[in-house]
Amino acid sequence: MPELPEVETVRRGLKPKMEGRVLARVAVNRPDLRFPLPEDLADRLAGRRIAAIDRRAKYLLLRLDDGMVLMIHLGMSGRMTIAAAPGPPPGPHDHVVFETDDGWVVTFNDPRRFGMMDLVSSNALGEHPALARLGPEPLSDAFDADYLNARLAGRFTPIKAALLDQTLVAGLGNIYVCEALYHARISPRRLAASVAGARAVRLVPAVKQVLARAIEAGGSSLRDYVQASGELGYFQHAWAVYDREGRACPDCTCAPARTGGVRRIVQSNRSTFFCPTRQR
DNA sequence: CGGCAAACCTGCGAGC
DNA sequence: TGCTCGCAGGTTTGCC
Repeated sequence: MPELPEVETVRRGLKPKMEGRVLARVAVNRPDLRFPLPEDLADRLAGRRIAAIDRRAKYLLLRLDDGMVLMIHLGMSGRMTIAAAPGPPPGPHDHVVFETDDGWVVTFNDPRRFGMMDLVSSNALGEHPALARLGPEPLSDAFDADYLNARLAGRFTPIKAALLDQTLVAGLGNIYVCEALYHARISPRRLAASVAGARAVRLVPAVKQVLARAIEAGGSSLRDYVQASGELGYFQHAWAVYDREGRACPDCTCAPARTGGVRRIVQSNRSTFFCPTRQR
């Protein structure tokens, strides 16, 4: 489920266990993720202290004490789990296992292997192909109505597709785009250019609120930062429209039996959920 | 250039 | 029960 809020929740879960700690050992069980892992990754990480754990869009950034940064993307199915050493025996999709000097085992598990890791120099981080073209963080002040208006102007693609464009705004995925458009009462089919103006003014806070609430929900589910499962970043969340085809949207006063409720359509080969009554 | 479909890989639930 | 099909939260590539 990793979109921006999930990655941020993972970051917050890893932080107290990994930040400031030394990686006592690292095991690479499967080097062929979306891209091949860097050569000798385990050796290059072992003995390094983690100075800080940051996030950019959907990328985790583990800043090391030798000036390198370990970039981690969770892809579609990537997860991080925490357990006390020695930890469980590695399962079939536990591709990389990190162990800290104070006895925590952090496991990167990714069945579909769409995830990636790369090790790059801190001063070249911004030029990394995965990061170089990213748009602003949606929760930053740089993402405002003026910016959005300028970027949507003249674009003849549905607003749904525009918001999934990571060069426009970085970190939104399929779920939160659906949810943000719902809260802003904008049809996902509306052309981006026609969102400029009053709709863009509504859309910016809708995006920020949807993300902020999801992060809050993730944080509250991680009260002690290690759940029974040890799994980070996954939490119960009640979507307004996502995966709710045919059901009443939470704010709709009309009967779903008559309107059909939340509708599912396919845009750019991906499911979009929306309420045709509220979203125009 | 812009926009869309397909590809990458595996697991899961629905339906037969 | 067991099989096949469709679908899944991301990103890149290539085609029109």
